[in-house]
Amino acid sequence: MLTPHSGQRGPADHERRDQIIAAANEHFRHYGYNKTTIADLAEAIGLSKAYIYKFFESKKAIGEAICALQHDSMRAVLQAIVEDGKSASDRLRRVFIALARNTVALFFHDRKMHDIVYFAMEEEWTPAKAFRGWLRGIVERLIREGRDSGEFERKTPIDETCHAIMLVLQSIHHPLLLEQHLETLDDDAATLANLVLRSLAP
Amino acid sequence: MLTPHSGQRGPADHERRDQIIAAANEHFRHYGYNKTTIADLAEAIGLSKAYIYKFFESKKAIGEAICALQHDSMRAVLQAIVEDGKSASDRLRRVFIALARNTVALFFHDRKMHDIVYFAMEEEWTPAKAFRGWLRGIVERLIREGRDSGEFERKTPIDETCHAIMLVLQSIHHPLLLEQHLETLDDDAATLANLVLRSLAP
DNA sequence: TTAGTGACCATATTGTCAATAAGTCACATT
DNA sequence: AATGTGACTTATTGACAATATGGTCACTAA
Repeated sequence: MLTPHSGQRGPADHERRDQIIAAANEHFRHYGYNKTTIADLAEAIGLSKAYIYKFFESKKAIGEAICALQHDSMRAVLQAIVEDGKSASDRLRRVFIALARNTVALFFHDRKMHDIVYFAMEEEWTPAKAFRGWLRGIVERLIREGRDSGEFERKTPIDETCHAIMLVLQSIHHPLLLEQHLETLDDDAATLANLVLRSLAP
Repeated sequence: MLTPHSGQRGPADHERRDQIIAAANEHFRHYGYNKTTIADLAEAIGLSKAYIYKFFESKKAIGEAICALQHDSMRAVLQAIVEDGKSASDRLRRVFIALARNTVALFFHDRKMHDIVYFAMEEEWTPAKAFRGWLRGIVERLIREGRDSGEFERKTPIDETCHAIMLVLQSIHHPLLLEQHLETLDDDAATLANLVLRSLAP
């Protein structure tokens, strides 16, 4: 058994998990993924190192959880944009900008998150993959809505359109590419959004 | 003086340069940039290490020369495409494909060139910058010709259009991004070309 | 005067090994 | 039975010595 069954006393499993994640989130942000040790996390929650492994099978798994957390907040931002009832074009454009800003923030502001974001991409961590899948869903939804409302053209197969947009989004979202033009990313995102929107015109 | 003046006897300066470049080209392809030492090159052309520095100020300079060579062959390919008299759309699409194939070739076929290509991008080597500048010129030319012939729309400022296309091209051309989807790059290039062409429709 | 070099220096790279951290497990405590 | 741990093995890291490499210069030979 990886996780202990919850007994009479003591916090439930998920609470322990949450404790660990909270500690990890703090430590990773403060010291970075590499500089944070499992022992640090154990000490932070006042339990032994070994016990951490009852809830997470590896340090990587904790990293993935934090990575997922990161993506969750991004999802919330994008979800809000997608559901605000504006036109599909407008929402798509703002998805571009939001994605760019989020990535910039991760690199500039939260410098210590750099290594975890990097890892996530390089090693194809599942949350990153999942986020891409989710993002594709969002894009597809916007495209469909835009087509339904007559904003967008309908000839191109929807899969191709989505795939193309995801490729373009990658150049905004991808941390590797990003380091090279952080300063202009906001503008670039807008420029790319314009290009995509023109390509969607009926 | 960096380069010796040509005297009565012995090969002229530019021949020595060419010798060095030829040796470097061979060695870099065979062993990679990192594994090739200046001493190796010196031995290959039967001269001393110190003498190399009469023609190139640093190893980096030799790397840049090879990088430039690389770009020259790419330029030739693209130039041929641009001047073949077909429609602007067709040529632009083929520029996308050619760029993708070239980058794939560099990574897959000529595996040892990996590090030099990587360096060129990471450290902003001048030939790479120059190539981007040149490429932008090519793109601008195609856009202008397409606009003149009525193939492309004319409302968007030409600078914005070019910039956007360059950003999209980056995701095909950039080695960092590339490693992750080498297998599908050919298709992706076509998909992106279609998107860009739709965005250019009048 | 010019083609060319050996010997030299400073720095980057690599190898080594002890210290630290990840990850496991039998067992103690409640 | 459930919560929890100390002590252990294996994988990574860090610091430092040894080596290799990039780069310079005074100098020789024709």
